[in-house]
Amino acid sequence: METIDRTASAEATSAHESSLVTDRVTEGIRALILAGELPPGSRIGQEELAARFSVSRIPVRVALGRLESDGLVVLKPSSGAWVARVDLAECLEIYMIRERLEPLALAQSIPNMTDERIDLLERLADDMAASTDTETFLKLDRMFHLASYADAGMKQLLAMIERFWNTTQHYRRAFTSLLGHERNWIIHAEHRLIVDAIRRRDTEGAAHLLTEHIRRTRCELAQYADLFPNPGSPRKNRKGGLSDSSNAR
Amino acid sequence: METIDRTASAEATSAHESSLVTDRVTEGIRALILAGELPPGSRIGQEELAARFSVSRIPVRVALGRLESDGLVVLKPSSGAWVARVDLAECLEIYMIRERLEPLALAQSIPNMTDERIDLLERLADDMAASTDTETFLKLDRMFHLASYADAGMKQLLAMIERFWNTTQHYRRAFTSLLGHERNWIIHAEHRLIVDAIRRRDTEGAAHLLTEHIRRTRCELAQYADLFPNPGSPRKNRKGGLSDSSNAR
DNA sequence: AACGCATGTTTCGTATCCAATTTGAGCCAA
DNA sequence: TTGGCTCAAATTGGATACGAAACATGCGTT
Repeated sequence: METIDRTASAEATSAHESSLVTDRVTEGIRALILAGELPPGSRIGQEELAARFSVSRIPVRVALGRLESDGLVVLKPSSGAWVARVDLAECLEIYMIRERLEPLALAQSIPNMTDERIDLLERLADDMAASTDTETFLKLDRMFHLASYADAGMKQLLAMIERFWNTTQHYRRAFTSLLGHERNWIIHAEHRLIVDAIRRRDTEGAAHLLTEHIRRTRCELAQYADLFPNPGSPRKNRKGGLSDSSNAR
Repeated sequence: METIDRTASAEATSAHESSLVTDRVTEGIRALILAGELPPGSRIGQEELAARFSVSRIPVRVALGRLESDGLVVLKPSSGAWVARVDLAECLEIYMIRERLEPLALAQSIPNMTDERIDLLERLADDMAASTDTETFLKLDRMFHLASYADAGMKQLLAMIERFWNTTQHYRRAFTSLLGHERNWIIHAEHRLIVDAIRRRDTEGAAHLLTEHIRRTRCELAQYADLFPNPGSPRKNRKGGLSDSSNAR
């Protein structure tokens, strides 16, 4: 079985006990954000979180600092913390980065894959095609791709890729429910082609297919630009720069 | 002008006043590590750091947590913090990642470059060729590359690239002083070729040259593997256990 | 020599207090 | 009404003190 990571299915299994309060809080907040329970742009107060997890403010502060490094939270000094609001330009930037990184991870992974791993990938792709629920679809999509990189043995690379999947989670959710399972046949076709190339151990072919898969998604995402919630509001950095105001929920 | 981000030039300018004690401490520790003052593998105690910066332990704890996310320190629960010891495999992994990312940054940057920017790059390359001091060489090399990406307008990408330059700083230093300025003509030749391609606005050419530049360095690095300080002492992870994967905690 | 236990040190978390900054409301003036 | 100003409330950032848990070490016994 071997689940992918402890940060992977944050809500599924509750097997991530680090015995460190800070880690528990960090993963808890991360799960809340990824699940959409704390929507982007919403303010998150330290005391509120501390009360929710029944801890003091210190582990919350540490957790928020860590999540800021992960790009999920934005801190403004002496003011508060907000769930990061990723604008479309940033999202497209991330897709361009993924376009370079994930084919590398896949190419490095394929030579190390067992046949069982490939069977798992095929099963995940089929389940995804059969899924009707948006959340299930998102989860399976994520599992499919991350599982296809798991044998690369490149820890740093995998961590980065997972980070990108996290920060663009909201976009994928909005996009998926927007297109409403009608254009999913494209994704399914691409996934099946990738699995087929992997089974043939056609490393370059699989990498190219993956590149196009990500690239197509990016272009499609850019096309629906105006449909996305992009109310000005430039996301702010710690340094503040010129204050903007208007955060709110 | 236009610093890249808060993680930008930790040692170059001493203009990192965030009025936040945590930020000051974070950048201070980062500078100490990058300068080699705190060597990899050395233990760093909270109280010692707190005393050195004349602050309490709280900002130190937050700073260490942040630097851990940046991959510069390693925390072991209830035990302490160590300066991250990057083994050769990780270093090579990073070079493979850079091989994908930095050509993208360069390609995106070239169309936005002013002629003045290109002049600056040429000047940096020349200064580097004329440099005799290792530290100066390292600094100019870093400035050259980062300046060539600065016009890409991709904040996240730049932050990642800079992070990689930080975590492999020790290797570059060791490698540079090891080869002792005798093989530097290769680097200089590559840099001049890159600048020339940029001036011709030959985006693809420049990107390819950069790819090879990084790739050659990686191969050379791998060749000198046994020469590097890799004294057993496996760097330990928080969870300690096997199979951690991702998140580089 | 190997094992187990006791001790000391450091971190991690809590609780409380205080300073600094932001922010929002209210008020006044043009 | 709109713009700008002052002031007060709320929240964060940090310090200090204290307790508990975990790790590391050394000693003594078998």
